[in-house]
Amino acid sequence: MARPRTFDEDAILDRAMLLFWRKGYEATAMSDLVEELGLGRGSIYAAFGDKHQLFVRALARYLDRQNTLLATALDDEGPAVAQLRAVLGRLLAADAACGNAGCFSVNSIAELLPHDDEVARLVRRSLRIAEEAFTRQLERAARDGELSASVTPEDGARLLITLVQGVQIVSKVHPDPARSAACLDAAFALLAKEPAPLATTAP
Amino acid sequence: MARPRTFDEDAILDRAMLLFWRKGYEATAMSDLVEELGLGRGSIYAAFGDKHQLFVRALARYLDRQNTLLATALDDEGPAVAQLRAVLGRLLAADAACGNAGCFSVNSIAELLPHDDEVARLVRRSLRIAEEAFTRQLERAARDGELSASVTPEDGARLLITLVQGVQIVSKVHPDPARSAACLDAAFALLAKEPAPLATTAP
DNA sequence: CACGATATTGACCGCTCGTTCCAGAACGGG
DNA sequence: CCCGTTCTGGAACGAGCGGTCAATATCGTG
Repeated sequence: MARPRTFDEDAILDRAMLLFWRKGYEATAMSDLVEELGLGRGSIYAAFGDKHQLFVRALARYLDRQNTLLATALDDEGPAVAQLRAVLGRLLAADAACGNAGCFSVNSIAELLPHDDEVARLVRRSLRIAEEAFTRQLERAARDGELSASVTPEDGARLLITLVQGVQIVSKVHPDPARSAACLDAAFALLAKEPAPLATTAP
Repeated sequence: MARPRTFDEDAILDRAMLLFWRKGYEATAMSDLVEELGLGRGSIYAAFGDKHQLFVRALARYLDRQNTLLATALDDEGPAVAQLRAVLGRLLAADAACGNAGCFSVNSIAELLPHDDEVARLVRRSLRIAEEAFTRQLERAARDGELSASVTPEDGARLLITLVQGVQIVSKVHPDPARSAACLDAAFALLAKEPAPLATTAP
């Protein structure tokens, strides 16, 4: 071969991700990327094709990271509901790190769907994976008697995922971590089976 | 005076709203607006100032309409929780009318916040009004014994509002009205006080 | 060490953007 | 009825867009 790359493709993708995350797809100009990535225009186009492909790869990287967080933090031991609550807190904390920009996935859905099929496939897959993980966790919670009988594990999973998307929106309007946390706490208070007065143990 | 306007400003705002709603702010070009509104560029700029002011006025009109829907549909009589559930269904149905474009407010928050202060003020006000209306409704529900004791009316209101924002996001990924309805149903199932076995009436 | 191959850069391209401006059209008042 | 005023439509503008390309630099290889 010949002259090798002088940049790390993944590191470049991370920086592009941050830019698209903060500004959105349309509002991010190639000149912004050139400046932020420290590469010439030609290098960017040679490595990633065009602006849209670069965006898709950056988004895919973000989604992968999110899914990895969920997959590694949810295991088969310990209190299922509490574990789920903790993982959602970590997810919100990770997204809050990017200065009130919300969630890259939510932003992309709102801006580009339903017109962008590639982004649609990406986020659909990611949502499905998260939903399956949440459902498994809530099934375990149900077996352990931690889940309210008012909802099935699948409905609970979809409810939580939907709520998190909503929290990401509201947190852009009210960037107060306590508010987001309180909202999750309220949901979990309802979702958890209250230690109701059992008829069998009643006097 | 002299030559009068040949167009209805509100009707123009409605059409501009639909365009911004479907395509987003940045992706909507003035040429799109000229074509869709049927006005010359000069007329648009004379009447509304510039693209951003036109967007803000269209968004304000949308938010006013949403708040009016909430205000008129929630009154002081009838089953409070069921009324709230019905109103959210109507809200989702109204937004679904615009062909999978989701909610104009949610889209605008995701695309333009936290950078656009004017839009931020607008949606902050709208969210506050909705939150107050929901809180009042849930306070009535609590008085009538319809609300789960696990949450305060205010927490419940914030939970519902946040959830609706999330539903609007998820519905862009999965444009299935049944899915959105099921998510709301699950939330209301948890929110409503289950007719628990009361200790005082137990054998 | 020299050559082929690839990476890098930034000037450059055509196009579209948001905005301005002006010549003509259409009204109300005197 | 005509004049002053406002509205209208579209041509025109500079800026900035996404994307290209040829010259140059830098490597692995024979």
